[in-house]
Amino acid sequence: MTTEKLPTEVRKEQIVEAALHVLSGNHIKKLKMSDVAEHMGLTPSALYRHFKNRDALLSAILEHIRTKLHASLESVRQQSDNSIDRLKEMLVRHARLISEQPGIPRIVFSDELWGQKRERRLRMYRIVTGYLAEIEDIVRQGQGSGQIRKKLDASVVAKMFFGIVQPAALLWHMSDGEFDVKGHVAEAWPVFLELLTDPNFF
Amino acid sequence: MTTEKLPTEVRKEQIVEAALHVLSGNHIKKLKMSDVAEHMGLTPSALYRHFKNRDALLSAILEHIRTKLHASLESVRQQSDNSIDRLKEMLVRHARLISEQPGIPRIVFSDELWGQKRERRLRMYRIVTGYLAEIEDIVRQGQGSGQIRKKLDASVVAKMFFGIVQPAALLWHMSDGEFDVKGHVAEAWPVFLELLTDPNFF
DNA sequence: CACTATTGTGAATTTAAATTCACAACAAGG
DNA sequence: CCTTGTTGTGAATTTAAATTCACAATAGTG
Repeated sequence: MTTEKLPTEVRKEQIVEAALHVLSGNHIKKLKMSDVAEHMGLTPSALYRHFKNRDALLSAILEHIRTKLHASLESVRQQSDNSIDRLKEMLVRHARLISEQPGIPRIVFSDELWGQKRERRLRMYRIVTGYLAEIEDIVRQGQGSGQIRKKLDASVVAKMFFGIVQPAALLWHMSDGEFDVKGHVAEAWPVFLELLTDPNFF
Repeated sequence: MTTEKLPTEVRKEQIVEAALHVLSGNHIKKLKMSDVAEHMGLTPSALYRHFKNRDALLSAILEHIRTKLHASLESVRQQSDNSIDRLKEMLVRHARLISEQPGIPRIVFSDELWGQKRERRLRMYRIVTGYLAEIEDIVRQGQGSGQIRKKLDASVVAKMFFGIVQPAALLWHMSDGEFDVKGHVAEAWPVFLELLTDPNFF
């Protein structure tokens, strides 16, 4: 096997992506250095050239996720300036993520990855609350434009929005992929919309 | 220390409860046989007199949870026959559970405990879907009595109900107990109620 | 009061990973 | 084309738990 030598900057990113790929595998399991290495055609010890230890890798993964989440929100923002459409698009993306490359949601919802070290746990907390704050922004914007009922607490609505995806992810994991995430989201959206939009609007 | 000898039937239950107690501890961590044993004033090897291995213990814990959840629902059913009140009471209980004895929610939401073995994972899936089915029943009943809008899909509503608690549990874990679960539930309930009740009812 | 099956102990043993280390191969700069 | 710092390897080593086992204590039973 031709395992080239590559500079750390490149490898680091490759390793993080390999880790996400491994986590996307069918079964839920502990992220093993050996699995990550194998997926890249490297030996476990090679990973230690780029990350001090498993912890450092996990931290890098969190950072990667934070970036991706943020980028996804940004992309949705540009795709539309209508807050309802934005929320819907985020839902669709989440559903797709869960069933097509579950590495990221699996990490967000899995304490195995961030649970142990307090520092990492709080890091994850910030990532999620940051995400919720952005959703909240979208909701506020919708309230400003009159599309979303003003009487609803934006912060609560944001968490409930999150609460559409999270149970789906959990059930999907538990059912070994049988639970129909996209179906659930498709059904939940109109109900959620019912909540958001004011029936006395016209 | 006087470590009495007790019959297996008793010990088994004690061990499961000790395990839940250990899991209720401040920090998220892997459930260790040694921690469970220590909490009971026993040695790790003693546990193996009652459970074939850690897996068997985990399975017993799941069974314990299933029973508790079911009992809680039953108790709420008897406490009131009004479906709205029942839902609210379940929410309150969940919030209390999370902040006061997080062992159970921690297990439900933590793949560390049920993730590895497919069998256990599916067992957990059945527990959660069973719970959702009971919530769904309550919602249907409310729709029958005209308290809850008939146009809402009961199955979706049940999952959204679950989606009020789940994000709270996650944030609570991540924040090391800082996130205000009861506060969130208190704020989310009226919003959820807004969704459930028909504004054109009168 | 024995007897015996059961429960508990402490000291190994096993297991599964992470991690380290001495050495090899390579890419880049002089 | 050397020299050197960097990346990769495979073989240990370490670590943290689970698990086993030979032996001890005890509770219930005849």
